[in-house]
Amino acid sequence: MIAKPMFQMQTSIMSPVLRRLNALSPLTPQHARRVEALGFKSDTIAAGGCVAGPQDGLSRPRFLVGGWACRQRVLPDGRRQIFSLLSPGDSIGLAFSPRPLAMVDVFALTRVTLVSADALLVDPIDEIGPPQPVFADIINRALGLDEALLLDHVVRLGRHTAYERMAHLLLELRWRLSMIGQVDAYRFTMPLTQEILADVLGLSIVHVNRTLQQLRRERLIELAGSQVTLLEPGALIDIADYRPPLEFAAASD
Amino acid sequence: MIAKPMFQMQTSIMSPVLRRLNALSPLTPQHARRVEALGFKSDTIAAGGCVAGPQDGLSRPRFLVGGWACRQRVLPDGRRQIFSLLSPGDSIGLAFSPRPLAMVDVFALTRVTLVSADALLVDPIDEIGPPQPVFADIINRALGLDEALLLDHVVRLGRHTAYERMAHLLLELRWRLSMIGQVDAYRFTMPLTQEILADVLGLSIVHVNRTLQQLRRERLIELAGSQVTLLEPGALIDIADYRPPLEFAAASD
DNA sequence: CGACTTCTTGAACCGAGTCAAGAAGGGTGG
DNA sequence: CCACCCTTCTTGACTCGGTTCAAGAAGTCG
Repeated sequence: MIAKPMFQMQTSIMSPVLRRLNALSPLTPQHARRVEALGFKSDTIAAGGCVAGPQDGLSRPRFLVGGWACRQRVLPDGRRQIFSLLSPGDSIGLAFSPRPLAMVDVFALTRVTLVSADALLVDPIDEIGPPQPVFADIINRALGLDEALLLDHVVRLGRHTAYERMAHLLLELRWRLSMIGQVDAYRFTMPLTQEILADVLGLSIVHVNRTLQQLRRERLIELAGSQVTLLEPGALIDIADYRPPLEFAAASD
Repeated sequence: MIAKPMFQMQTSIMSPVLRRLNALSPLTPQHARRVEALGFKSDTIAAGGCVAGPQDGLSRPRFLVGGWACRQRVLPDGRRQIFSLLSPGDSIGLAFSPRPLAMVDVFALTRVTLVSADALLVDPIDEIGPPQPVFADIINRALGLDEALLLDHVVRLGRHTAYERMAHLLLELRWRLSMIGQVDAYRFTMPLTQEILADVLGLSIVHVNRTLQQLRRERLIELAGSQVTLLEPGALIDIADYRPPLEFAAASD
């Protein structure tokens, strides 16, 4: 009920993927139809389930079309580090050659809906023109975006304070969600527990809580359930030295 | 004077690259010759110099054949985070499509020698057979390895203590250097200041020093100048929960 | 042999973690 | 629709890993 109506793009299960890919590189109507077709068959996994493991390798490339997941690694003693948060439009296990990032464990943070991306990787002989290179280009851009986010993540973990990390992450999420039309100005839904945020940011749960309290107290953000509002985006950008991944066009909205 | 003599591989400027690529995927003699040929012309950059910046994009793919460098990002207030340490055999700006990791700033930590990798990316029409796919495969493996190291780096920064981080990094370096034959059992040369280690590990210089002191006091490592000896590799592996990047064959030595 | 960088150490400080316990939410079944 | 349970959030008190500041020692290089 929060998502804005999609402009000139009929509301379909594939909307997030379409919007995402389109932002990476404008899709022709034919290619958009090809993506739409992926939505014909979808899968669902409950929160807490395993979406993909190393055994999947690159054999099951998919798009996340609903819900949130994460790429993660768990240490023997239970400590967990999350590599990336995955929201609708993100790819799972998608790559052209064996890539570690495409092969780590993926864990469902909420109930999650997926579609196979297989059809984008095979050259459809029954269609006119060579769509393969177009999708290859888009997929490469998507992989590049994932990598850019990973580099930001390294800086966040290595050289940012807790306060900066949180501001940076919130800005990153708002940027990513704006790509898929799930942001209303600076308000969006973030169905993540503080434990998840802690495992993303390399902090303890308690400290995540205190950091959020501080941002609220200073009227930089507002939190109501899983609704986040960035009240002072400019201030947050200054705090975190945030810059959206270049090379990737600014999202609409 | 420490490096072991190269087996059945004449000592050339390209040895580190040859050994590295060969470890990723065995090279035929023809392909090895093709790599050797890259060494015909080499470049040198002084310590502290800029090896590559974003402006280079992917236009100047190169191999580091001598000295050490790093991929890094510097924050506006001077804090620095190093993404990867680069030792001989590593690639710089090498990728098939725009990739952030191939486009970050590269900084020379010591005097550095480089060769162009251009010739591996173009299909040589004057040679029999298609060598292009072979190098494409090897380069993809090299990129995969870089990515695996980056994922380890994220875990190190996010969820390891200073002690674990240092142990993990030392094991990683010894593994990488063993690939290029620059390790004698568990002794190798690491020409890095403690400031550099701090910027890799997301710690302060002082704490890097204290962590190294502790490892020495406990007789787990020995440090003499830039010579490192891992006295108790097994103990270090336990401490850091270290596992060499899978998919990538164990190095010799 | 200077001059500079790097290393080392101590002391004080502080950001973040740990422990603990209570409050607030959110589902679920009766 | 409420009662219950379990998860998540919140807060205080204390601890501790890691930082900062500072100053002297040891390398290193021209």
